Amino acid sequence: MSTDDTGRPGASTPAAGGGTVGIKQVAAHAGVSPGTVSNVLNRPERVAAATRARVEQAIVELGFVRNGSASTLRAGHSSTIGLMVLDLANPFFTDVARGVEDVASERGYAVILSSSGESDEREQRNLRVLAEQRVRGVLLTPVGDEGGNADRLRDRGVPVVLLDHPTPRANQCSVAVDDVAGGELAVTHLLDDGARTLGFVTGPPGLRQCADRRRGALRALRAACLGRDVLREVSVGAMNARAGQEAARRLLESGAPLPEAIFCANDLLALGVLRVLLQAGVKVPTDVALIGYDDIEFSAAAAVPLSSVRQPTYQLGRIATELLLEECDESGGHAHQQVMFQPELVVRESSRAAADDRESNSA
Amino acid sequence: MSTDDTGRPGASTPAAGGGTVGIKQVAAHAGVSPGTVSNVLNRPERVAAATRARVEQAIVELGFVRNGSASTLRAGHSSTIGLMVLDLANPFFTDVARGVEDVASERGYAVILSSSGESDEREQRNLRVLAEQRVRGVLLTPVGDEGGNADRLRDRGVPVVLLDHPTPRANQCSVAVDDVAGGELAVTHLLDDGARTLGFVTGPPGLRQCADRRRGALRALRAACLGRDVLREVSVGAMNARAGQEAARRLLESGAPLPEAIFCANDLLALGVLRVLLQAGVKVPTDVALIGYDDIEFSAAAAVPLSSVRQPTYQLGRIATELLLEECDESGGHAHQQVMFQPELVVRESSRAAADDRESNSA
DNA sequence: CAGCGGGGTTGACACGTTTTAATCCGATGA
DNA sequence: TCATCGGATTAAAACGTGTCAACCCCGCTG
Repeated sequence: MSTDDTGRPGASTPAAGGGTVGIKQVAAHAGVSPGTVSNVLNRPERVAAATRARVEQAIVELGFVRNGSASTLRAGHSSTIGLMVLDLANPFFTDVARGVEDVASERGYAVILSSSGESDEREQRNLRVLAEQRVRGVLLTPVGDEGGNADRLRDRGVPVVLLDHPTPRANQCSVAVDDVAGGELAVTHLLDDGARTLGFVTGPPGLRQCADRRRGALRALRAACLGRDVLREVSVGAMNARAGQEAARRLLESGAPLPEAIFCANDLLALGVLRVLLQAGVKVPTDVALIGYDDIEFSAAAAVPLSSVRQPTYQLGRIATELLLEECDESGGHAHQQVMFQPELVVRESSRAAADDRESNSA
Repeated sequence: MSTDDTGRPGASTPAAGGGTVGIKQVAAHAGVSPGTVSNVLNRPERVAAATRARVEQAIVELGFVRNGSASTLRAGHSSTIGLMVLDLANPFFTDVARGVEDVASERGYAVILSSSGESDEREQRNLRVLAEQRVRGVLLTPVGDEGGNADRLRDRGVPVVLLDHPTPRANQCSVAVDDVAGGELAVTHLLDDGARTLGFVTGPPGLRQCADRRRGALRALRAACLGRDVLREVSVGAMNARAGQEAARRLLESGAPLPEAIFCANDLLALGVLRVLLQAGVKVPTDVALIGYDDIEFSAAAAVPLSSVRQPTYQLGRIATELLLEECDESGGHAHQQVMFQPELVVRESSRAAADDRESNSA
């Protein structure tokens, strides 16, 4: 090992096994009081340059690392925020997470990333862990629509910003994308392309994302003077590719003819559907047109490039985090905001009728 | 403030805004001493059933949530482990993370998920945060090969298990997949299919994964009595699809003829390469065969289903976590282990020569 | 009946940091 | 020369929990 010692030869053990090195040890080493060390760490401007230099040197010499627990205990809250998403394996949420991490680390906060797996019970359990950790605030994509878990946290004095979840309530911040508009966009596009019978593949109907996109789809039908009976719905238990495969199998095995176009509540679902359709020899988009939602990176590279509805994913994470930190940092004057983005249609091959030139995007 | 007293009826504010409810308030409410409440929380068997019931009731009535910082401070370590991966947007790592989370939550540990983005500096900064949080242990996929960051942590008494990174050193645990074998598998397959000129698209050469897979590729060449000059290497700065696209563009624009087969260090890279090749009118696998690495879910659904090298991803996370927790929990007797899995070739259309029947997998 | 043992409970201290009020010291102005 | 002032530093008191030795009570044994 590299015996890297300070000035004295062979004397000081550099932060190794022995007694933990805390603020006290640093203070002793630098010949000041613990309070001064604390000041160097937290309000460097209050301590004379010479003293500060001495303390800083002691810190590196001893390899001191501040004890976050003590800090948190004393302050009543940590400099950590929690991020709870529905599904970490969904690129949509990892993109959001990137936005969150970027802003948080710019502002000196750490992020505890957590996933509810679309289970209310896991959401509750993981939120409890966050509460125990005394996180400064929480970004939450709730699985249920009631918001009970969020309320409980807020009652405990933990700021919560709803992520990818709009709210009419004025007493909380939320950042979301208009999923009703998105669903309408998707289905209107399918209808414009000439589809007369439709399928809707969706996850748990309890998920707000699913419910809203469905409402949008229905609204598009109404606008086209079609009954909701032209929409065949298949609901599966999750929103991943495996579930999408199951949905497609169900459609195929039902005996009924396939709809002319299928709207999936999610790109992951759509990818799963696409795969099973192709394996079954169904041509996309000739036999069945297909559109997903989220426009994850892989959609453009799919067997048949997938049409989708794009959301400002990264921005979603950034804005939400900025709102949360604003609510945390500013002592009094914080006005709750409900931010709503608009989604954007991305047409690719999977839903492009033979003679259709007015697609909006091809990059 | 809410004068929240114990037995009086209608007086108790249920954990709302006012004074934080701690172990003391619970004790008062239940008519016991704080020590007993602590015992109920940590060694329930030591407290009489009746008392325990009373305390537990008080806990729910007051909505008590244990203060993790105080707990950690007192105990010297938290019940949290850190997981640091190279890239959260890579499905390979989210799969690993799932394995980690599953084991950790089974054992009552929480996971702080963190990503270095393949940057040594971010790795160091984030590890420091973990150290401040006094995590019980760390699962680390190091970006550099030196292991200096890991050593520093271990010197501070934090157990570290290397994840997706083998080590010859006997003083630490590691869990990995044999990437040299994997690289050899991939390139041998390409050669068997008749390719005589090869391309290798790789990320930063400093990444062990890249270096090892490259070594495997070279070994396969040697075994086939070919010089390393038949291997054209393209190295890009990251291991995602965008970087893959850049690599493909570089290959196309170089003027030189394309290699007959391309091995990508990563499925994400491969998907990027595939996309650009197809856009340029290059037929896969007819003109160029392609194989990736990791066998992420999307590879099977790609425009041309992607051959790949499969790793036991979820298991990787599980085993690593079990080793880490064993090292944390057991006081003395823990024998360090270096676990090495073997990868598996998955042949799909992207590398299937016209008349080739002995593919190993098609599900 | 005294002594004993043991399960159940208590009280008090320690963990490492932040913060507040108090102290110290050198310099400035009268 | 002395009082004053202000910046730099310090001592001490929290924060909420875990632990450990001490203590109490009760039933049992001799």
